[in-house]
Amino acid sequence: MAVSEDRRLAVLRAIVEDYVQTREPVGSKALVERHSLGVSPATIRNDMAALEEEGFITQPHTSAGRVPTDKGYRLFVDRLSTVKPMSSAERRAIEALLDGAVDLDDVIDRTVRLLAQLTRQVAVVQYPSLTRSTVRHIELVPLGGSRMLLVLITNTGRVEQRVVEVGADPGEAVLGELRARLNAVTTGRRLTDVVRSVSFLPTAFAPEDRPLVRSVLDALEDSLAVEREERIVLAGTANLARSGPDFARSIGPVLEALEEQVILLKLLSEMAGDLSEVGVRIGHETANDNLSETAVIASGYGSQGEVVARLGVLGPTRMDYPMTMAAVRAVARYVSRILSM
Amino acid sequence: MAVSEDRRLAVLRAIVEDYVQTREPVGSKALVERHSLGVSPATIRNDMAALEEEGFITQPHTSAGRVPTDKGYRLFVDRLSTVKPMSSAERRAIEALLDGAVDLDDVIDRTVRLLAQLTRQVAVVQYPSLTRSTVRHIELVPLGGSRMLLVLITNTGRVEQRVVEVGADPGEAVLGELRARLNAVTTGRRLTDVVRSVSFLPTAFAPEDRPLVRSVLDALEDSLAVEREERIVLAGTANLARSGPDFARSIGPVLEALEEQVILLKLLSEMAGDLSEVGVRIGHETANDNLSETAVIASGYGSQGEVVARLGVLGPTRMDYPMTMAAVRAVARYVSRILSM
DNA sequence: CCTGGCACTCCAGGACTTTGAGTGCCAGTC
DNA sequence: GACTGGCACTCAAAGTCCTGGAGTGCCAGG
Repeated sequence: MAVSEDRRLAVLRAIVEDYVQTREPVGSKALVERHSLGVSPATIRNDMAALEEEGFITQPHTSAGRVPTDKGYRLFVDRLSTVKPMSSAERRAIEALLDGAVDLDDVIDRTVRLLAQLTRQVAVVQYPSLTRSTVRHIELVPLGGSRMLLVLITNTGRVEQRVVEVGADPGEAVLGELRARLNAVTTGRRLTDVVRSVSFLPTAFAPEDRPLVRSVLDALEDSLAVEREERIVLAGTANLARSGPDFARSIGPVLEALEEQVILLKLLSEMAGDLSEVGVRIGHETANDNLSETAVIASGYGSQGEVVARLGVLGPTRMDYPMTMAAVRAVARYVSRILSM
Repeated sequence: MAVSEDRRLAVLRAIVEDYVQTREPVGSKALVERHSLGVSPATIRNDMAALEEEGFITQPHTSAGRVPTDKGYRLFVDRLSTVKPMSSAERRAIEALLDGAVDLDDVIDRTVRLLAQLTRQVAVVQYPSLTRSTVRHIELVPLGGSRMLLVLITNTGRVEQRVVEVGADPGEAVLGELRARLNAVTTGRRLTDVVRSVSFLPTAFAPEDRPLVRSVLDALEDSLAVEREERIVLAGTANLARSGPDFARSIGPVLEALEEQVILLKLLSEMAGDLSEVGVRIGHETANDNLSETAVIASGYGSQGEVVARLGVLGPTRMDYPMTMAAVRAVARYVSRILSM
């Protein structure tokens, strides 16, 4: 019983692997020829019938081979696939490419291209969102007159700035103290927590300085609230067209899904929770009709152990999961490492 | 003679219009039925034979209707098409959508979506490049100690900043003078001219202040030299899939071309010279194998009469040129108007 | 210069057949 | 009980053949 159960899983694995490689429904005869299962086609047929009964595989037409269902891929991913480690050449390529980046934009740009190239799929990278990053430094500089400039630098290298209108020219003494206190309570904190951390600040100042402090805090709060619509960057869309004729009619829908950035962002954030934990959504699991033939593989990435955004890959459900998952994980890790420097 | 020449052109125009609408080769009979040319099919056939001889149309197979060639479309665009004015509803839609934008990023983002929606093609918008913009304002603020911040704001709303390391804490007096002089000679100038305009500045200062001035100018020059790789933004790629089955095999190549941003930028800058002058490249004219079935329509846009970047549209050579050209022109004008405010 | 007529071409699409991979099932064997 | 060989059956894909019809080029006559 246990033995035949094991073999059934082996058969499923073999079907997935063959189908991914050949892109054609796989039959019992071809299966025993390509894999050294020690049994005859007839036996395999019984197993296949059982697998079909359980919903892991299906036949396109009555007398064709079997094709994995979404449920079949799911089982494959969860229990049957062994993670393909990246070759050391690949590791070096990743390192070399990403180390050359000069700033955040460049890192993101290189990352998305790299991911598309490694996986030969469509790659998507979410920009580190402001709300999830932490404060690296706040600078406060007088612009002369009654204006000053508030500069906010995040741990991901993003810079936000804002001009603050204050009643009168503040003295350098007060400004220096405010700057010091601001940095003391905010450095290293998540942007979402900053508002709370600074709420008590005015009480530390003399009453006549409080309007100034409040103006600055308002500006700070404002610049955090922008919630810079979370951007995503794509690469490798041309890979869709290389996925073969059977995927051709899915290209349109996928392109549409890719333009709906909001939906894509939602999907990514649902599925990619932890750092370097790779999430997979297969076909209908994406809960998106446009992606019913598509699998999404994603991971969070970040800085200093905090997830600040996600990256991932989209492709036909018939894809090389072990390879793709390994690539996504490796890239997420390298990007995280770079952002943590 | 002149009469028959005129009719031939009318025939070409009719062929283009019919083919764009029906997507099927158009024959002599259908032509006389749909358009009120006052002659018989046989006469049209003679004209068509002449047009084919001259290379404006071609037949897919011996006994099929005629299809315009790239050369045929070219003639149509240059001499036969009357620009379709935008409906006032469309104008209002454009205005309403673009007026809601809050900053440069938002303008670009809305523009590219709008263009894709209006034309039902792939839209591409180039970010205003630094080198073509002009200086709106330069701000110079001490960061305390021996550091200061240089902030450059362009007419397109782009902000560049840089920290400058100067030998010692400069006095506010010198700083103020430098700031005033900098703005006096740079405001309104193209960034490319700035370096030249400020070259004589050090001589206006006392010898002991010149190192400071030079440091600032170096930083300024540096921040201009970045030549921020010229970015482009896309929208409406899903429209490629809606272009019909005859265009299906071109989708892959077009997506590839779209990923080669460098090539795309080169193409755009070659073809879209003047403000609100719409340029058209048809099929092989793009000098790109990936775009041999594709037409590109583009225009420059800018601020205060200066072209700072381009925008445009890509689609099948069989596209509605008058409508598309009108849309591109209208959008380019509105964006220019907004940037000029 | 235009037109009607005519012979010709050849693609598109339908009907039909063949082929072969693949299945399910059953009776027999270890 | 698990596996196997054999066998009849199914059905999509590919090939063949045929016909209809849209379209052409050309020519002789107005």
